[in-house]
Amino acid sequence: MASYNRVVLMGNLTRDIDLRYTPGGRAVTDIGIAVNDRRKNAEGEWVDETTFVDVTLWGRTAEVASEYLSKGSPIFIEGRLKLDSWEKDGKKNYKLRVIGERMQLISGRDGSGGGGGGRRPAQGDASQGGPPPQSHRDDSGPPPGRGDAQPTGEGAGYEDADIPF
Amino acid sequence: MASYNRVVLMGNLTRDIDLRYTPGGRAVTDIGIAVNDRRKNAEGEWVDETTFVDVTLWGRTAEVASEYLSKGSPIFIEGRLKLDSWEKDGKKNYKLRVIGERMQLISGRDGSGGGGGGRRPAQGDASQGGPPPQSHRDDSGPPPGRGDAQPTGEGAGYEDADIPF
Amino acid sequence: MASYNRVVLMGNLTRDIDLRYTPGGRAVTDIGIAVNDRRKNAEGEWVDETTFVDVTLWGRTAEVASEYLSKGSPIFIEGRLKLDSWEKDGKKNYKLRVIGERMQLISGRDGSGGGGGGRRPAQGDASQGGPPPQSHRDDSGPPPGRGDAQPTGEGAGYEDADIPF
Amino acid sequence: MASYNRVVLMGNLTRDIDLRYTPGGRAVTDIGIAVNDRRKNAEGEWVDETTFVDVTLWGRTAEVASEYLSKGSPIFIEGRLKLDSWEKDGKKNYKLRVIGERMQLISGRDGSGGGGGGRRPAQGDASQGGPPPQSHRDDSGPPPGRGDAQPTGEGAGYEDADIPF
DNA sequence: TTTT
DNA sequence: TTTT
Repeated sequence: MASYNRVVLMGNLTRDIDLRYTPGGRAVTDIGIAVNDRRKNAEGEWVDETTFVDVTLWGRTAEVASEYLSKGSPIFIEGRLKLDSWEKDGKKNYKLRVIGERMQLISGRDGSGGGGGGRRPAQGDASQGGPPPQSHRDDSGPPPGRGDAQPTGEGAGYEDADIPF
Repeated sequence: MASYNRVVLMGNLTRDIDLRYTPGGRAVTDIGIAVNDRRKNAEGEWVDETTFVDVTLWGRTAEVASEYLSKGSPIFIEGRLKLDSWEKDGKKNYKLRVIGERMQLISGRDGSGGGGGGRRPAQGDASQGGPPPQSHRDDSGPPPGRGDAQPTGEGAGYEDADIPF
Repeated sequence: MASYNRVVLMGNLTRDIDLRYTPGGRAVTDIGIAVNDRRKNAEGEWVDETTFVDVTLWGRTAEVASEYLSKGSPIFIEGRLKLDSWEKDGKKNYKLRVIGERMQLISGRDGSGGGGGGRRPAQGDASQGGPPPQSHRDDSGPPPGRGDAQPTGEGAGYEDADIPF
Repeated sequence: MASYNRVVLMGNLTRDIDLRYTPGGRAVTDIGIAVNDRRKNAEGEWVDETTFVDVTLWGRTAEVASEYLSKGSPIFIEGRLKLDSWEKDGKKNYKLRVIGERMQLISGRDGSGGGGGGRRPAQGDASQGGPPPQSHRDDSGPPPGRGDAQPTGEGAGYEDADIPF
């Protein structure tokens, strides 16, 4: 059956980033994002609605986030919903979260990109080796989502210069 | 600060639709959607990942859904994430859900649009009066905040405090 | 038949904003956005790909944009594709553009939100009267079709036949 | 600078699919999609607005489309805007199009998935070898878009079973 | 458990 | 608590 699962969020980090590594050496982190909205309620008054979302980042994306962002930093995420489930006291628990598949750093009000220290380019990728891609995708490994993989595919002696795009 | 909150889902209903009305007469329903995906895991094997999401529909959208859809029906939703919170046993609980702002009916494999009985046009809107719009938005409420289905909208002496979001 | 049409863009203005008004007094502007991407080409080299898109903004959204943005300003847009068509020399012409339905101002590297002069809050709305919404939608028009910025909306004796879309 | 470029479309094919191959053996096709919308105009009347968009599909996605779809078939596409440019009579021409990065087949009203003949599963992928993914991405080669690549990445002896998602 |  |  046809299916699609897409989430796009822009907001601010609710906490500093805690980068971890799997036993296999894969970086991972769960960031908290606050997305602020203002909408009218039943009485026609403007009310603030803030949505707090946990977003999991993997691989290079997680590393870049931890390097450049801190509590308060603006961030842009494209990803998908994921239902996390676990057992506790013999009872099943569920939590909906977001797996971030692409990230964009957005410079903040003061041009610093957030709260913490260190240099903070609006858009940066420190250690990619070669021209940094302008968005960050986790490309270091396996359980990549639906397309986390960097577009590095290459056929053999491929050539399609005749195709004008 | 800049913010954005968008969810787009395509999947199948996990249960029949239970349409309710707020004291103010506004239709509302919580539908369950299963979104199936297939992706590679750490070992490089294809694994199925199904995400179950609760989506709240309001107003005309809720009514159209309950009229045309049933367990198993394919559905397409555009909406936003919303953090539902409540207290229980003196402890705060949180649940992330989706507020559906636009809906598209998608005819199913057999052209029936789902499981249940009754007629089931691929795309229908029974009682709009005039040419039916091809997508369904709840527009019965008050001045929409962002231009879309107000979750809490209702005229005058509206009251829906019993609806926990 | 089910249909959906959604575009989300983040980039920088390619020119200053030229705000116009329809005979009916509705604000409108066509902004140019450059979206930069970096991707691998056939030879596996990183190449820059910039997409230049014309985006039409209406009403309050157009006014806010012209007030706060100028050439170079970063901007975030949610909207839809629209096929513009006109005749010239007896021949039909077509151009795909984007109708912006929501806008987010994003402060730039230096926190100024862009190139031009004037104050430039990261997120501003000067004259809304009451708490400013945090995103800008054109809501000055008539019953919105899908709940958002109507491209052609205007009350009574409205007339904007001079605007070719 | 932060950038993002995303298009999501659902509509019907305006013509049969003409599959071609690059000299390098990479499949490619330009499909036409009609996206129907109904919205209110200045006078508050419902008017139909159809947007015709050309979408380029590459690799496996192109092949699956040509195998299962024909004129009239419903289709769902996620992709990005791309500005095509060329010279003619010493004059530069530009055309905005969409590069399809993901495709979903959607069964049509009669369950056939569209107009043409042949079997037509709601969702099919004939020759993937192994469990077919439920969405189609071009994974055969190079100029893949920003994530066309199938998530096939694999680290060495990777293992992250301790990560609960 | 929260950010601007 | 789950759908195809």
